[in-house]
Amino acid sequence: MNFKQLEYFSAVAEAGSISGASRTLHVAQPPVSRQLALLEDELGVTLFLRTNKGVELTEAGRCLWQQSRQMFQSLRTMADSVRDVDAGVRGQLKLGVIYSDVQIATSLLKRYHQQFPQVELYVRMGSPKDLLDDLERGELHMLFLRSQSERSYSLGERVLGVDPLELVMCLETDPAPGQEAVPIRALRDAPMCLLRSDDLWGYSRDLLEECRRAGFSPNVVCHCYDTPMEMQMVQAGFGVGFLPKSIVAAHPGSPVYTKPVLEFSAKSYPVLVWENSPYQVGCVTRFLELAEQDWEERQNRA
Amino acid sequence: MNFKQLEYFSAVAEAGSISGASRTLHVAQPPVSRQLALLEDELGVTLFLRTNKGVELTEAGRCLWQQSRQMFQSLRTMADSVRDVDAGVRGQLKLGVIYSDVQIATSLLKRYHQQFPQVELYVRMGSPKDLLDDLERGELHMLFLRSQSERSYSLGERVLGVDPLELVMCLETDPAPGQEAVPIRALRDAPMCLLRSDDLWGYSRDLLEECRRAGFSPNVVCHCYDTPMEMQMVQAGFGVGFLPKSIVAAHPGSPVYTKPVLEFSAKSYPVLVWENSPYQVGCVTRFLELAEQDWEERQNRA
DNA sequence: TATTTGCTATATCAAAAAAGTATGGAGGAA
DNA sequence: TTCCTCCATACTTTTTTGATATAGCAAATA
Repeated sequence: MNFKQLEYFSAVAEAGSISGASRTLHVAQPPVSRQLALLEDELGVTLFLRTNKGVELTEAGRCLWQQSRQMFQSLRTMADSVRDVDAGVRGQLKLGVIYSDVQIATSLLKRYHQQFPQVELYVRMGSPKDLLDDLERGELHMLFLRSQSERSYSLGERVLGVDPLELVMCLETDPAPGQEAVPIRALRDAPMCLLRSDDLWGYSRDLLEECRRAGFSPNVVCHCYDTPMEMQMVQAGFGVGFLPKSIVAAHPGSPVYTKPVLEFSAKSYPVLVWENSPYQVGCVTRFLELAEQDWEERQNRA
Repeated sequence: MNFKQLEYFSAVAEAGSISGASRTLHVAQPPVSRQLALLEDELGVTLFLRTNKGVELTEAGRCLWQQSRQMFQSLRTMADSVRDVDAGVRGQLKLGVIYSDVQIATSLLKRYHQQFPQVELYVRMGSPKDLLDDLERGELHMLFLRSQSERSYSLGERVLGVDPLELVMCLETDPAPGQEAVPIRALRDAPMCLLRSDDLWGYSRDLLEECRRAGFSPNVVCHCYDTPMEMQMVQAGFGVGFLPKSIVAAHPGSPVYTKPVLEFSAKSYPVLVWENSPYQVGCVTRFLELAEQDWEERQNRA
């Protein structure tokens, strides 16, 4: 059994005669006769009663006709959906988001979903390290991270915005109470809680460099493995911290607050990161295009 | 796109390599390569990433693989169900039953349904004439009727039993009160309600003949178009009737009752009737075989 | 009654498609 | 390096499919 035979069979069923079907199929009559006979032989079933003025479906033939129509329908659907998956219009997109960038991610995802509603979204939150592991294992397609200074050549990266580093403090540890900004020199001896310099946040080097330029090296009393913990330590009064402004701003209820530091310009860059292989999943490509477009529009507005 | 290409594609997806698939398919490797390429060309989609140690599905390929498995599954199902319909194990069986033979029909149908549970049953009740019309139009496959003396050669007929004709009466019109049977002579002047002699019940001729032999012709005061009406007229006291015994017995609450008539042997035969064409629907054949078997078993018990 | 017409089935030939064979390049493993 | 495996391509052979011609059959028509 093959598609040709089913196609011929359907044409005969619709035309009510073999010769009629051969005309609509634009082939001669004998081939249709033969393919039909082959199909009947293979099934071991008579599909048509041959009369002198055409053919007539048997019960078995009617059964086959019904089902073959569904078959051709699902065949068309299949081809279309495969093309859609290839084009990135349909499929699955698995994303990882760091705790701090949920806002950026959801707003971009909302726009993406409006444009590609047929793509199933899978999203998880996690630390940069966890997410990068999942990306490497192929369990995630893309990540919302912060740009890292040591970039792997196997990863693609696209900047989504700029997030200035600011000083994080609570009332108890504020080095310049009542002032809008803190001069960097005021931090010379201030105890600090910083992110472990594993470079997953990308600004450790810049931070140390700026302190060095100001003539001191920071007095780190606690190395934190993640930003929530750093905020908790700052809140507990262990010292001040340095974090991207928007991360602290994303916790509006917290007693911890930030201030810009004068003569200090280290920044964190929210980025999209993906596995940079020669083959790229269609919806990843589409998502990157959308991110590009979104970026350009925001640049134009600014 | 054709089955061969999908088959090769699936084999490659399962084997993870083209050469591996060619071995399981028992063909050389180049044909598999080529059919795959043709499929990709037609879909306009890359289905596999070629690596140095085999091939790997793309997202689009994964999509096609999922769906092609379903496709092959439904293909097998399709072939099986077509064969089943041909064998009469599956399909539709449309039956007509006259008012009086519901009992016979349902008991036979119950047995049939146990043996062929996948056949959808359609049943309707009606007068012999209505049912025969539907049979002719092809809207019914078989009928439960009474044997008619004028048989059409385009109809097949199989006797299901014997039903003696008896006298139908109510207390008011009983010609032999207190007796178990009625001598036929007692009916010489009795007013009678009889079925219209259109021969759809097959016993009109026999009935008249038996009366003639007894030396009279019946005094028919009312011609009825159907058996329920005849019973109603008898019940209303218009006269006595003649009906197959089991038809009256099927109305246990009725004040009307029957008695055998002495020296009277006209009978009615419950029969199965079907369109006798060279092509016979599979489940009709199976049903007839079952009816035959049922008949034989009843003969052996008796 | 004979003829024409419209249908299907079969035989035979021609064309197209698919499989087989041989071979080359590319990337790891010994 | 050399070997091995895998995929792709060029070319030949086999198989399948389609086209043409023709026969049989039944019904409509002359």
